[in-house]
Amino acid sequence: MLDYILIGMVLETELTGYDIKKEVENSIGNFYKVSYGRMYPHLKTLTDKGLLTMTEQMEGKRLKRYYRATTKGKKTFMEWLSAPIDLKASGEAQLAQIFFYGELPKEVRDIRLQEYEIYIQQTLMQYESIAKVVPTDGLDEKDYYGISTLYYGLQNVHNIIRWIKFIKEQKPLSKFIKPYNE
Amino acid sequence: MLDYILIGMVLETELTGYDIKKEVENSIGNFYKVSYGRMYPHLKTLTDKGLLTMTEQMEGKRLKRYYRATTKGKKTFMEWLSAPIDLKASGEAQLAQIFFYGELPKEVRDIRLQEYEIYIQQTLMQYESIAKVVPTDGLDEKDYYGISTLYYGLQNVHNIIRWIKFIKEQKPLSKFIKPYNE
DNA sequence: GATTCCATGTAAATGGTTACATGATTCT
DNA sequence: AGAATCATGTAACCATTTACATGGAATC
Repeated sequence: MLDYILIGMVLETELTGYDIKKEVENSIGNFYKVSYGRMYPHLKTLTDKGLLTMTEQMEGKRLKRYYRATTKGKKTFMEWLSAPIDLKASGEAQLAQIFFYGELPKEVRDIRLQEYEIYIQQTLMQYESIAKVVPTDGLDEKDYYGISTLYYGLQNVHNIIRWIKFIKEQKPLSKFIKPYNE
Repeated sequence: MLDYILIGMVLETELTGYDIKKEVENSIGNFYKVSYGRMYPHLKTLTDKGLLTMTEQMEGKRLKRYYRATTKGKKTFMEWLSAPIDLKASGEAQLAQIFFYGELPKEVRDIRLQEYEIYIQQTLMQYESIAKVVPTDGLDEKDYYGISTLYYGLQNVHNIIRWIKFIKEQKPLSKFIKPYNE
C-alpha cells in the first residue's frame, strides 16, 4: 500500500522524502499516516526495485534526495489503481486508492466505483440484519455503549454510500457538506 | 490495545480463545480484527503476567482452555478505560475504548465523552479551515477525487460529533439511524 | 541567540500476518 | 461420507513504531 502512495505522490513531480511526507499529511493525512522511519527505507527499496529514480542535489551545504516515478513505477502504480478496490483492505486503504482516481480513465473508474458501491450496499445489508436482531431501546447501561458502536458503524456505511453516489457523478463538492445543525 | 480488548471480553465470563475471537468479530469486528496467530500467544502472555487465569477442561476428547480476568487484570483494564481517550490512537482504537464504556462509572464516562467531544470539535475546525482554502467546484478531473476524500473525512467528523452527542445522553439507538433516502 | 523547521536516516524493539499443522465435533 | 466449524497453536516472515542521532537554514 505504502508503495503505491509513495509512487503516486511523485508521478509527475520530483520530491524529497520530507516533501512527500508533507504531501501525504496534507492530502490523505486524516486517515493515513507515515513515519520517516518507515518511509525513508521504503523509498530506498522502491528505488532499488527500479520503481523510482533518485537524484542527489546539493542545496547550499545540504544534501537533498529527489524522488520521481520511473516508467516502470508508473506502470506498477496504474496496475494497482486500475484493479478492483481491495475489499479486504481497511477502509482507509480503500479511500487511499480512490484518492488517486483522478489518474484513472473514466471508463475504468466508473466500473470500479460501481463495483464498490455494490459492495458497500452489501455491507449495509449485513449491518442491518445484525441491527435487526440487536435491541436498541430500553437498554441496560452496560450494554448501551457496546451496541452504540454498531450504530456508529451503520451510520458510517450510510455515509460512504452517500459519498460514492456523489463522487460517481462528480457533483460539486460544495454541495456535499451537510450543514451542521445541532 | 489488544490486551485490553481481550481482558474486556472476559471480565465476567469464562471464554476460550476461540470464543473470544467470535465475540470480537460480533461486536467490534467492523473496525477491529484479531487473528489466532496473534491472539493465542497474547492470551498466554497475559496469563503469565497474571492478568488472566486459564483453566483447562476436557470436553469429550477435546481440550479447552478457558480464560477469565483476574482482579489484577480487571484493575489494569479499568485503569486504561478510565483514562482519557487516547487521542493519538487511530479512530478505531478510540471506538474500541468507548465500546466498553458501560463498565465505567457515569461520572468518569461523562467527563471522558465531554473531553472527546471537544477534541472532535477541534478536529472539525481543522478540517473546515482546510476545506475553506481548497477549491470545491469546477474542479479538474485530476483534482476532484483527491479533494473528495477530504470531504469524506469532513462528513465523517460531523457524524462522530452527532454520535457522541447522542450517546452522551444515552438516547435510544433506534432514533439514531438516519433513514436512507437516495 | 534560541527555537523551530528542514532534511536525512539508523537501530532496537515490538507488533502483526500468513501459512502450516493437527484433530475433534457437528451438521447436511 | 463429506463439509463446515470448533479448537489449539507454532514458526517464519514482514511491517511498523519509537527513540535516537545529526546538522543546516530560516525565523523570531
